[in-house]
Amino acid sequence: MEFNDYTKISVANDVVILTSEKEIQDNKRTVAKQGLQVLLVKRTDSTYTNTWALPGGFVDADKGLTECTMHKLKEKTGLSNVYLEQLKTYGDNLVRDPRGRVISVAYMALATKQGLSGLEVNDRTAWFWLSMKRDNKHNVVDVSFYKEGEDLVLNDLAFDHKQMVIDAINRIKNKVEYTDVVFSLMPRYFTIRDLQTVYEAILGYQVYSFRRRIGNKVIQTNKVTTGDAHRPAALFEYNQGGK
Amino acid sequence: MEFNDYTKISVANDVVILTSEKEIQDNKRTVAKQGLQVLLVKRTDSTYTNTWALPGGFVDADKGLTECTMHKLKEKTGLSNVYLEQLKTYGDNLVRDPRGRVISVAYMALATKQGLSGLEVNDRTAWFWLSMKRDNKHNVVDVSFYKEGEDLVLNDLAFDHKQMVIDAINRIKNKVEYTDVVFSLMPRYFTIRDLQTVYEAILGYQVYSFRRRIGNKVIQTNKVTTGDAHRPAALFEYNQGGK
DNA sequence: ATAATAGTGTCTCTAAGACATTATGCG
DNA sequence: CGCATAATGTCTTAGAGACACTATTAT
Repeated sequence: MEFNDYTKISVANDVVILTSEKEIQDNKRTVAKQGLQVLLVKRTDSTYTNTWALPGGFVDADKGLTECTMHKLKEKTGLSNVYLEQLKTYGDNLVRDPRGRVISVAYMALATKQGLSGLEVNDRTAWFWLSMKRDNKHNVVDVSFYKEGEDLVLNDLAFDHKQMVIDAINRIKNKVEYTDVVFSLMPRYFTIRDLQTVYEAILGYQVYSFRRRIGNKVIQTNKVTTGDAHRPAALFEYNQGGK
Repeated sequence: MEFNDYTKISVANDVVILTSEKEIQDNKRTVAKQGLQVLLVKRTDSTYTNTWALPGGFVDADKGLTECTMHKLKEKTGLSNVYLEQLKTYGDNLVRDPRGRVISVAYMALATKQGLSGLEVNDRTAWFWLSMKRDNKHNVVDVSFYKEGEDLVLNDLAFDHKQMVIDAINRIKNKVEYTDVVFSLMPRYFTIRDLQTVYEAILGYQVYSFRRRIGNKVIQTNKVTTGDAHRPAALFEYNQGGK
């Protein structure tokens, strides 16, 4: 085949931005659950108007793929120093975009809430909690999205964006046990329990002797939690390079 | 950004086709080493003319990504029933193709030699042995290509195709221990030693008690090898679903 | 017989699974 | 004080690493 305009295709670029946060409970005697959140935007374009979707858009022909994603990420969340990984390219379905043939290169970004202070959250840009359905091997097969304190539940997103979220979670699930990706989702200081809860939210099952597992990948600081109706927990930091 | 021709980019599609084969040694008392081979084609196009490259080409705007890859694979190798997996999309470098901006969606295919009988090997389409350089974690950092009985050694391929091969091997390396991908590279009947050699060629290090490791993922047949200057080895088959 | 690889057995050591126990602040 | 969670300890079991030993064919 020749190099000409006939071979050109519209290329989009979508980002699954994940973070973790404590879900506030009503009283101090109850566990504050911690889980995963994903950033969604309500579409203003003519297709899938007012439908929630992943942040993204068309790839600029003058920018590299990663560069372009970084750019969108900075524009959307204000942060530039995040964990970014290419997920997969979606292009088997010729009509995944009603406007015509579009393939999309999906990325996954892991962010800490503290780094996201510049992000403006409103009625068109918001964090949604993930509720996941898993198979017997703990792989995510379906996901739904909800907001804290609201009845709204999204069972689907625009385009094939739901599948991208599913693929993203399965990707970090497969990496969480032999890499240090979890820490990209944690704030600077965290308790062992916080870390374990996020870890288990990703894996989809309970782990035993968690402290033993993470070994010296964390360093204890001299800070502790206060205000809880029980023994205070020590705050830890990520120990890069630890085993 | 709007949906128009400005957002269109040339999309290519390259396939890393791997297989395994015994490297013939000169006498029967020597080990017949078994390793990985990759299918390369010598380019006829105006760019990188006469340079060895991965089989591929531009994506047809009327075909799905996987469909398009399958099509090329069938056209090139004659087989349709292979393990196929999307690898990664290459598009950070704006000048990776001298003709202009092209992104490439790379796939990896694993084939058995017996299924490849329809493949016509000549001076422009050939199997090359892989010689790999690894880091201390056994990840492949560089690769070179050579043909049996020839002095020719390729230290690079056209475009960024060498990197695709490196990424492909690291991908199956990460999968070989917890999935059954190895068997996609093996012929119908194989000895434990053959399997172990391929397994180790992928991993980059020696494994102990291999028979114990693969457990009942293999079933012993009543066939044995003959003609070797030592005790004959039992031939096994892949036991799909075994643990 | 002997070279050479096939195939099995076994000993050790580490890591995971599953709990039990002790510690400590808050109401 | 007693509730609730933090943090550590311990017992058991499964598997990995390393290697020794036995089996079987060709020359």
